[in-house]
Amino acid sequence: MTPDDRRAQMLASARTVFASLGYHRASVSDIISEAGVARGTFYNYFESKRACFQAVLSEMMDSVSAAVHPIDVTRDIPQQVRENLERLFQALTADDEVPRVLFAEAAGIDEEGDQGLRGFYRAATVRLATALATGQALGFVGEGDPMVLARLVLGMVREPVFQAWLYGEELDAQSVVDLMASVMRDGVLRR
Amino acid sequence: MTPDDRRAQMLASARTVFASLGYHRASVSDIISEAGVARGTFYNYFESKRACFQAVLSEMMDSVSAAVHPIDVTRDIPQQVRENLERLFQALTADDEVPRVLFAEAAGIDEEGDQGLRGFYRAATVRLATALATGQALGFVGEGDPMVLARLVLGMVREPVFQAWLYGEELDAQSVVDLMASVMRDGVLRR
Amino acid sequence: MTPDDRRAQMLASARTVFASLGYHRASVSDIISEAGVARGTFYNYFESKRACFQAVLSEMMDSVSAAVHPIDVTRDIPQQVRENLERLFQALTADDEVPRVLFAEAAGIDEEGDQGLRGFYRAATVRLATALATGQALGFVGEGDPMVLARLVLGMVREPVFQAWLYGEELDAQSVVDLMASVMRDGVLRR
Amino acid sequence: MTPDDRRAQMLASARTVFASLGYHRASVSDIISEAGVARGTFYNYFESKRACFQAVLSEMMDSVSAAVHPIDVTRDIPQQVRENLERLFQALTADDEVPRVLFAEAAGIDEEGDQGLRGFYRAATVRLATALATGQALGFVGEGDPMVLARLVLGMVREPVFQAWLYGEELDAQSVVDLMASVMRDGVLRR
DNA sequence: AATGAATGAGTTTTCATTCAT
DNA sequence: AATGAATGAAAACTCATTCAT
Repeated sequence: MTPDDRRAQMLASARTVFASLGYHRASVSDIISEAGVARGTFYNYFESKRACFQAVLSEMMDSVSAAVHPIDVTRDIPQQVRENLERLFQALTADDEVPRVLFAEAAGIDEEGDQGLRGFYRAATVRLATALATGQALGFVGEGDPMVLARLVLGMVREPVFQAWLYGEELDAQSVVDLMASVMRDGVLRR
Repeated sequence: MTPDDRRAQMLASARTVFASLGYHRASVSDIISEAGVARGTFYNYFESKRACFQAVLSEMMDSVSAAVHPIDVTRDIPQQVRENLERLFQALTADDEVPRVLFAEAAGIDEEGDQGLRGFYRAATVRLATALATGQALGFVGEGDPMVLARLVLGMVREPVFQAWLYGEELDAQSVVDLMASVMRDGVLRR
Repeated sequence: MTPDDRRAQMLASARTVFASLGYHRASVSDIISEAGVARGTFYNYFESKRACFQAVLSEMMDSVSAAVHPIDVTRDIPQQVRENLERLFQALTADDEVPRVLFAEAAGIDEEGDQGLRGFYRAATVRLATALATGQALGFVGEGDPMVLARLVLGMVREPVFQAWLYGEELDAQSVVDLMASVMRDGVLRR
Repeated sequence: MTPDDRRAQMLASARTVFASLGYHRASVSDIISEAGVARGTFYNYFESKRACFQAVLSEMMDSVSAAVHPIDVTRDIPQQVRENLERLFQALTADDEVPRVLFAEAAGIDEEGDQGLRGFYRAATVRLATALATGQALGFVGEGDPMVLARLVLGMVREPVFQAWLYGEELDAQSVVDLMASVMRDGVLRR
């Protein structure tokens, strides 16, 4: 087994363990027994339990970020938004692990970790806000501070994923996306 | 000091400590030294650290729940919705403690705790979904599964509060409520 | 058992263990099982293994320092020097523990510890050097840098104690003091 | 690189590392990274970390022993004693490594190591005692048990070297030798 | 001969909880 | 009711040593 494979294997085990037990209840013993590896080996690949969790987290943040593609303004924009949302829900609900780790464990472990989390949310929010601002300039998007607007939209993505995880439900991404599209197009209230 | 006062005092200390350190980094020592009380006394009032946290959490959930008043359909509905949102943001951002404890620490501590949290979110979601379903019946609210719709709306509330806490920002509840109202009325996109 | 007694008891156990195993081979487990106390109790009384060793060391340094009394120049000086030497050897060889800890374990554990050790040797050397300088002024003591002279004299004390410990010998303090007195009076060489 | 060269190189690296970190804080990792060699290679040349330290120690003891030349009674004896002392201080203070390893780290690591150290001190003491006994027979040296006398003299050598190392001072061998010579000739006290 | 990934026993330290006073 | 000394299970982490390549 090459070091790269070994690292990948251990990362996968760690991911599983952190997702099922959470950061604090997961012990290094759990991870190594899941990976079938000696204690020392763990520390050959990760500086600490903390660093291992960070690696898992980064991997997840990357996969989530990668799900969102830049909008090409020369093509059908609502369609691209829809596809982005679908990929995003896909990435967030491909397994139970991402929501647990990203939404329930990531915050509040330590300052350094919150640092990274802030970076992730900021990047996501800024990216969306930029797209919304562009949309405003082109007349596609209604008025309002694009940063606040971005948070509202992100909230509409996060909450269904979070609650589905909390209740152990399977999320029906399609229907959530449909409804989100409807809300974004027409709002919630009728006159 | 009466037992009730003592308990209230310890609860307040616990709340402060949990909010500033998080559940796992907060120790019983921190709480008792904040309260100026002996170690044994803590266990006279709470069965465990876990139970103490639960008490803090319940208190917070109650105060948040109390912020939302039932809608009186004979009076101006949009106005009442708006007032509910304003009180809700107020309750959530009165201090830094609520968002930290409720949004960053509460989930994932243990199964029993998640139980309680599920109850809270379920109650909130069902309450909102019921209101929305009533609105649909009266023609005020657009189509769509009221439970999903409720989650989207809750997400719009949670995310701004969460991010503001994460970045240590002061949340301008007014402008968020304004924008939320606009989104709920007209959506985000324009034709 | 009062906290003071408990601390004294643990200090005594630690002293025994450190002396028989040395700092590095002694484990906290050894100390607590010697003291018949739970692991946590150890940490109620000492911040760390290191701090515990420091406490043992300080106690020893104090007892050694206390063995040397100031010289009263109005009384028989050689006699007082002799009595100091006798008490010093007494303090250093009352048990095996002092030489082992002080001469074989103390140096080189960490920078902070060396700090303390330097202080001890400096104090001892300066004290002796001051006495020697006074002696020079009064014509009792021959010429030469008193600090260097002090080190030579200290070496004559340390080496017999060290070697006796190394070989597990009982040191005959009387004969060493006699010979030291002779060397100090007349030197080693004859013409 | 021939095996002999390799071994010499690793010994040199080990010496440097042990001297700067001490036996316990020095790790095999430190030594191999200083030597630029793989972990396994270390164990091709030394049976253990302990054995490696022993090798370093032996080398040092040999170089120190070699500094003392036998006295030729047909030539100027005080002059030869003086030269021996000068060479000895030279050997002990050529670098910081010898005093640290020999005087602060060597004792108390384990029984086997103390064995070797005992041998070294015994050899040195016996050698000096023999010379002193010869001197007594020839009337050059005053009365007293030659073994005890030898320890006193050794102490006068060790202490200045030890303290100079402890304080990080440069030792002025010349002045120490001068003063030692004076003490050995005339003692410390005056009448 | 050289390499370096893997090993696991052993260590220190933490901290929620108990209970005699 | 209040105290705080004592407890001990559990956890993270280290590092000398091995051995297949």
